[in-house]
Amino acid sequence: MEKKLTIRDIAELSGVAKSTVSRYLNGGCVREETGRKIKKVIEAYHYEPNVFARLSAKNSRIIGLIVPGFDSIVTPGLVEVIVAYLKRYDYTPLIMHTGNDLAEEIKSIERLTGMNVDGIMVLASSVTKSHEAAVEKANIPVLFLGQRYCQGTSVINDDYHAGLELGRYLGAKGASHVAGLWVSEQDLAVGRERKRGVQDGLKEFGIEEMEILETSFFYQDAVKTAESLFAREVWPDTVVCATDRIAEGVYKVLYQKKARIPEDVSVTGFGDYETSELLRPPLTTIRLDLENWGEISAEIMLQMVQGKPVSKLQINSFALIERDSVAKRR
Amino acid sequence: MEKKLTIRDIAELSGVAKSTVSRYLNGGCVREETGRKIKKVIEAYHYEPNVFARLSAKNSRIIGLIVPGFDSIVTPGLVEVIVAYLKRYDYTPLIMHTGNDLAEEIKSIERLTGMNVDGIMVLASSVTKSHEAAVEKANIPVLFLGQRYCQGTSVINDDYHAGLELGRYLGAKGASHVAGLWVSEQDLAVGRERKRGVQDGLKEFGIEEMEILETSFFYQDAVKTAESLFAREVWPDTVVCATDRIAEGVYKVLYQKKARIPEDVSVTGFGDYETSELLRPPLTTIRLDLENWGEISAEIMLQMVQGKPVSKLQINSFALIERDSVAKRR
DNA sequence: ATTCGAAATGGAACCGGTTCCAAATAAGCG
DNA sequence: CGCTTATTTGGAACCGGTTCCATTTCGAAT
Repeated sequence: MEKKLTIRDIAELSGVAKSTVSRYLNGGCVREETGRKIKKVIEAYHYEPNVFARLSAKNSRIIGLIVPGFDSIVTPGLVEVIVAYLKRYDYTPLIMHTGNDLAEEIKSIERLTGMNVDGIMVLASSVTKSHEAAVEKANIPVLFLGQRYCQGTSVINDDYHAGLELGRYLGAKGASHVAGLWVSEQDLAVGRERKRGVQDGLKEFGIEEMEILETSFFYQDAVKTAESLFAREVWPDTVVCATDRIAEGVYKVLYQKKARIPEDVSVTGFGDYETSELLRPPLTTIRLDLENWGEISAEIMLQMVQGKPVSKLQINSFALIERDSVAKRR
Repeated sequence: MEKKLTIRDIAELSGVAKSTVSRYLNGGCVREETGRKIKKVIEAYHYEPNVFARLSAKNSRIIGLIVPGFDSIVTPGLVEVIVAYLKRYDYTPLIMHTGNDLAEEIKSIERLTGMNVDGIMVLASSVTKSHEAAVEKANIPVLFLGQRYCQGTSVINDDYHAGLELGRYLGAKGASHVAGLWVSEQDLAVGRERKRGVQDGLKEFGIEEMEILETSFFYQDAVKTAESLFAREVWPDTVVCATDRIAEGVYKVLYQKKARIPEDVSVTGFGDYETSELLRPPLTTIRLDLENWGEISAEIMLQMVQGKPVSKLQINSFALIERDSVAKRR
């Protein structure tokens, strides 16, 4: 029932000025004895400073984290890692959710800059000119995850080469009629680079054409797209999916059609969700090292915040995980 | 590059006092003409007020949302729904992440109360006395999700009856040697009520004993626990899992052992993840209506914030989803 | 035109912190 | 022990908003 304590209360209770308490909290000059006194009061009363009242502070020790949504496995996993890292270094993460809406993404950047957070990490779905403008205005370090940001710093997956490896693998397996369930090209990393990699890999084996069906990151959309694909007379022998989630949609439809994977159709994913090995047959996919990705990103963010120099582009590693969803053909 | 605009700038640019701008923004008394003038300036300069500077405001239109982690499917899904709802009513959700740590949970409550958010929603893993103390001190509406909070308001799943229905179902199917992979009793809703329901349901069919193996919400832990279970000589004929995620762990181990589900072992889950129908065989489980749960919760939260009366306890509905992971025995 | 109450406005104080600066205290040194 | 310098400290101003209250303006009624 007692009112929330403010720094003034603590100051009075320990018989010093509030500036002294503030200094104590932020590691400034305070005599050891004074510090002890303040510490005792703070602990006795469980005082917690109001993080958002640091209006005029140089640094708030808050890092904004803008995410599209929590519907995939990648986002929550990555957030998990990043949050843990930031906390370890005593930064408070502030998660903003855009619901896969580009305009919201921009707005979130603006909003966060207005809150004088120390830095912003954007798990962007694409990097538009509005993004760049918002970042310009922001005047604080902004780190893009997953999408390359030429004007600044980003930590991305090596989507092109991952795609390339997958394309080559499929080519070597003798795929011939390949369809891709993909997301919009607006998403440069996943929608474009990843796809281009696959196409180039296939080309090396003489497969010039990969039919693309556009879908979204959502499971239900993937199911619908897959349904339309397999409603046709002739089926592809291989379906490449932009993400594991989309591959799950394909699995569902193929189960319904009583088609056999991979005998009738080979399927591949991207991401290696925890459950992808549980699919029957286990899904062949590209593993993105979330742990590594998150750690690197958070580390770079903190370095940027502390004004240290960082390399403009960090690339997260990947690995092809071969399971049983692709058949040797011909 | 231009500096961030403040309310003072807007006031000067439109030739009024900043109190007037503030009033305009918050729907107070302003002449139509004045309003138009201010509006023009705000739009011309893309002014966005600093949400966190409302230190002395009655209400910040911010709702704190405390979640344990994003590793399950339930949490991200629920957050998704809640966030969408809150935004629709022009509230800003502030997501705090506790990493399944009870102490962090308390701290988050305290921290959020210090930020004068309008209300807090806690997706709690349990309700301890520390929680109650923190809520007491908070002095703002706090809504618990998933765990019953006797001193206040909560929206929970009907874990007992859901468990009961599942237990009866298994009893009717002729289960006899039942093992449960469960989470700690600290979690009253899942760890206790849900389990008790299953046990009571089984008892109606004369099955007095259900062996419990304690595990956690994490996939990897579930795998380990399942491994230890199936390393034994004699196997249960039915494994009941506290969540679908845990069931996935069981599937993995049974796949490795080349055991047949449900012929050798029946398996059930709880939650009905999107992918649960993709498991082979598709998982029989209890569906929790996330959509409904989230909507109800957000709605109640807003009503609490607006000082309207709400019923202390709301119960989310469930449904038994019968698929193919349980065999008829005897 | 005058009066009066309601609506609109500006100014000042405040929210809970941080930071700057000057004053007070402690420490170092000859 | 006195003087200089470095370290601590308190006080005031500030951050970007909101709110209270007194004052001005408006509009309608007399």
